[in-house]
Amino acid sequence: MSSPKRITLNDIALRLGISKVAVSKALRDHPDISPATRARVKQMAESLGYVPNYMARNLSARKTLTVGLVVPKIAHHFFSQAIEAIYETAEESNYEIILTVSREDESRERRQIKTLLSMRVDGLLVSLAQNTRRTDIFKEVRDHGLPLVFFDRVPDEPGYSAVTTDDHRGAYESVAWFAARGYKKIAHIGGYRHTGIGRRRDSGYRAAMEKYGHDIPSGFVVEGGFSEEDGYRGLMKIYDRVGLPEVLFTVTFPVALGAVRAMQDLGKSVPDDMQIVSFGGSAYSRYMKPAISYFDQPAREIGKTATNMLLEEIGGRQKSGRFVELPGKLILSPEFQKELKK
Amino acid sequence: MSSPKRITLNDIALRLGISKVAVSKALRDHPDISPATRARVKQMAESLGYVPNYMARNLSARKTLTVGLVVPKIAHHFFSQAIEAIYETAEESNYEIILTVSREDESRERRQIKTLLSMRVDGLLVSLAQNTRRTDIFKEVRDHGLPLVFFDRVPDEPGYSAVTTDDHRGAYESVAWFAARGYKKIAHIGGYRHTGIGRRRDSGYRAAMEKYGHDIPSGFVVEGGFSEEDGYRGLMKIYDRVGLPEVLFTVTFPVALGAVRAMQDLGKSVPDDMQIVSFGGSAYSRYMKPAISYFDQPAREIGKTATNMLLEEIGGRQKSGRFVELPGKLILSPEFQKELKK
DNA sequence: AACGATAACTTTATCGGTTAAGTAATGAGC
DNA sequence: GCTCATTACTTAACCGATAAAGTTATCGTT
Repeated sequence: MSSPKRITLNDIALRLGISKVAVSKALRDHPDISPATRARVKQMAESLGYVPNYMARNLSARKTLTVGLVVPKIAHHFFSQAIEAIYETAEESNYEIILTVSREDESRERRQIKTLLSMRVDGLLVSLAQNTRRTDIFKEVRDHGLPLVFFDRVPDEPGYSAVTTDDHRGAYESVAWFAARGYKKIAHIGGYRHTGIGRRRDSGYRAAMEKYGHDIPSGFVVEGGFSEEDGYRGLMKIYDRVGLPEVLFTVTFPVALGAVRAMQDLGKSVPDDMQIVSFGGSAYSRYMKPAISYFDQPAREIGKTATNMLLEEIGGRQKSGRFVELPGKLILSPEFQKELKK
Repeated sequence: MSSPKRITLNDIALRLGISKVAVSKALRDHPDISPATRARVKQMAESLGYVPNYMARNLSARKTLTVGLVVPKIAHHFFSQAIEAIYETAEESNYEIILTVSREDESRERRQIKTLLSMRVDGLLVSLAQNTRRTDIFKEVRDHGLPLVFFDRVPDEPGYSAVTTDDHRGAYESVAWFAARGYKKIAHIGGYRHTGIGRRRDSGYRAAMEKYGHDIPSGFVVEGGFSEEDGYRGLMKIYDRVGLPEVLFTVTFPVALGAVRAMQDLGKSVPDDMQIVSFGGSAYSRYMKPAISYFDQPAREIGKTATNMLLEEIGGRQKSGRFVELPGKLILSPEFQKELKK
């Protein structure tokens, strides 16, 4: 409760009989201050346990060395990995991160961005909520000249800096692998079409199907969110309408897990009754029993690249608008591993 | 780059021909201001896109409505869940969270705590790094009267507020279940003895073994960190020294995964050649092929409880020093599920 | 009609720093 | 020996808010 007053520059100054500005400069190794004084100041600061006040410092310095990070979720393989990489990369440049979680909700996302603006972060890293449609707030941010980089869940409009997996190609490769081996009935539980990843992964799927001359009967594609629940409902819907396909391609890993659960409830087996390939997997996939294949997203690389891009823009070394797509890799379930070696 | 000057209270004041203090009060619904003026101010603020400056506000208000959160890792089932719950709980009380990741490193942890102090957070939530031994910095924090609550990885010394799973009991129950069913050779890959969870889970293991009269040959217990690597090395060491036990109890879930990997490299099967029970699991455990049992930690509840405790201490509604142990639940691998029903 | 209370603001001070603009003392150059 | 730089500081001003302490005009009382 009683907050025993913290040490300030002034406390140090008084004790040393010099001005607080001298102390401030000494601590920042400003050339104005003699080595002797500098040493005395630093020693005194240390012994008093001085901790600079971030608010005061940033209020006057007009720079915060802090970037805001907005993600839809944390407990998710892709995001927890990406976030970790972002923290590590920022730390290398002495930047702090302020992370907020939108919980896939557009209005919360907006509020959080306002909060981050009020904290005067030097830049923003954003991965959109699944239901975000309005992008006016990002225009505002951009017009204000505040560096902004999107990752993974990026908006459609061009002009924003963004880093993602090469969604189209990843989806194409995943589906093509099966299509090329004679699987014809390949269904897709996709993401909402108003999201970039939903649309691009869907288009990759369609391109592969077309390439191998497989048609897509109605009922083979369902659209929804990115969660396990969406996967469960999605598979049930497909099953109801057209029965089980030979292969199921899902827009995210949680969606695949939901489908696995649905299969269990239907008393069907994965992979015997149906193969699953998901966009994105987890480190634990290799231990999973209903073995599913997945297109591995370079989560850490995406986080790292996005952060570096942002820092470059903050430093004025690069201008915004770069769109980077990083390659991923198809990881097949154990039963196909041998075949892959060919 | 060019940061187009942000709107301040003064900008609004000038435009309305009133003082900035009046504007400040109007925005905060201070009774001093007439409803009419209040409305005009709010409207003007809205139309100018005014965003209050968090630094300035907190510098004068001496309260930040922000709490600092320090965790050892994010990409980890327990932590990503706990963190998510912490964010949600804090949001309900309009608190912001500033999260830092120590990456299991004591010195980084210290630096981050200093940074959070410099940000003048109203309280701290901490889960210790695995190699943290010095606790002087926490004493300092406490002496400063700053509310502090530990969760999961809590320090040994009494007097701190803390929330954990009931480690001893959880470990006891997990091991006892197997011991009671005739499994005698039960080994343990434990955590460092200088960590609370390492010691308490170990003591639960020993208590169960003693209760059922099984002795613990030397070489049956190895001590290490909490990562997958530690699990891999741990099992290899046990195997080298005493061969495969019937059951392996691991201090964390990642450690169990490492053990599974080691089993694969040894050409052995889980659970045919050896059962595994781990302290802590993941939502995906039920899909895992080498079916492992685990003691489920109430990650979300721990996060929520810790946050609420902290907020109560910040509000002065409770004083520090409460130690809460939440119950968990043993989740058996599918083959044992039936037996559990008995 | 004088008086205290209230409403609705304004002015001044402060939070803890940083930056810009002095100032006194010393030393170099011619 | 006088000028110009440089060194090592100090003082003043400001960042953008909040809190505390005025200041008027209006109004109900007695």
